[in-house]
Amino acid sequence: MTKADSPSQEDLMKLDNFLCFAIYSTNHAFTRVYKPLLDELDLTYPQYLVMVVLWEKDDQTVGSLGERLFLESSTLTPMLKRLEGMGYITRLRDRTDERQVRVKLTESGRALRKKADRVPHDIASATGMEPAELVRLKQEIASLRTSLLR
Amino acid sequence: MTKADSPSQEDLMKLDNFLCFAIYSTNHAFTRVYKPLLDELDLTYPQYLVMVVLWEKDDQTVGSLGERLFLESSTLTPMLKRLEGMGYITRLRDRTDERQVRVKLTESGRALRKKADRVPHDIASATGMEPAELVRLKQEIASLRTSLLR
DNA sequence: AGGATTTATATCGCGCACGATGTAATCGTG
DNA sequence: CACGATTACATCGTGCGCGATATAAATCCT
Repeated sequence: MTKADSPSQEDLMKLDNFLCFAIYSTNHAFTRVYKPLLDELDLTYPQYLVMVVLWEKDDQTVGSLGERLFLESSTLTPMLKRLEGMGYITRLRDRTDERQVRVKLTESGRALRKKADRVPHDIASATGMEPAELVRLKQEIASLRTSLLR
Repeated sequence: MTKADSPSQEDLMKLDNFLCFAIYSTNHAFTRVYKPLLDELDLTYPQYLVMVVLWEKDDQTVGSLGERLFLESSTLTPMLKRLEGMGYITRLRDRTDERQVRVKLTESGRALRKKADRVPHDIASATGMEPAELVRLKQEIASLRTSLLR
């Protein structure tokens, strides 16, 4: 394929040319980098993301957490039950709308934030990227996500 | 946070500032875009990636597939058994080294490639990105992966 | 040669992640 | 106000994905 040609069918079918595979495999790579850091908090990577959302804004419904994380209730419900079992959150039906479940941090869940303080910095340094560069890449990928979900 | 400051602890802990979450959620978004396309091939997204690797180079070991896809045998073995069950591949112990399992396309597996021909183009157009831009982003993410795995 | 070590794959248990479906509460419309 | 539709969450079945562990074959080392 020269610069002037459009990519051939051969090229299009090569794994190394797949943007999706770059994303897919880098996602796994992130999970591996997080593992030792999160083991100390007794959290999995998806559980950590839930905690981050709750640290940002406590007392949310399952639905609002799902919207924020792009996850379904079928994924969240069991995860939240595990976090509840670990004592980091509570799950209670909303008094005024019994369909909703309000998820709140416990004292222990709030305390965990301090233990997690160094995680973002450690991850950032594992990327080997400059902060500004990192922000730009993050933004590009987020806007790709928007296109894909359209 | 002004331009001159380094990011505060508050900023570092915000989900929307996580590069990893951009990757994580965009990976899910890709899976959703692929779903209707791959349903017609009776493949899941990870199974499709395995087939792409085999279409590139037939007759590989479980180990070489894992190296290519960054997956462990504990993930691949069950996936390959499913693909074998669907008649797309065969799994046979290597005669000269009985530890290895050689994975080969069946006639039906090779034929599937034609049905998959339009998938890469459809995906590319769902990204809404220009080919050159797409290549650049893919490359940036792949090199991030390399940093993370270091 | 032969026992220790390494390598390649498989198995198991756990936790995500989803689509399909179920259930109960709420809303909306006549 | 009643009843059909919608909403919010939960449940179930399937398929990743991994770490820990198992098993068998190949290799290494004297």
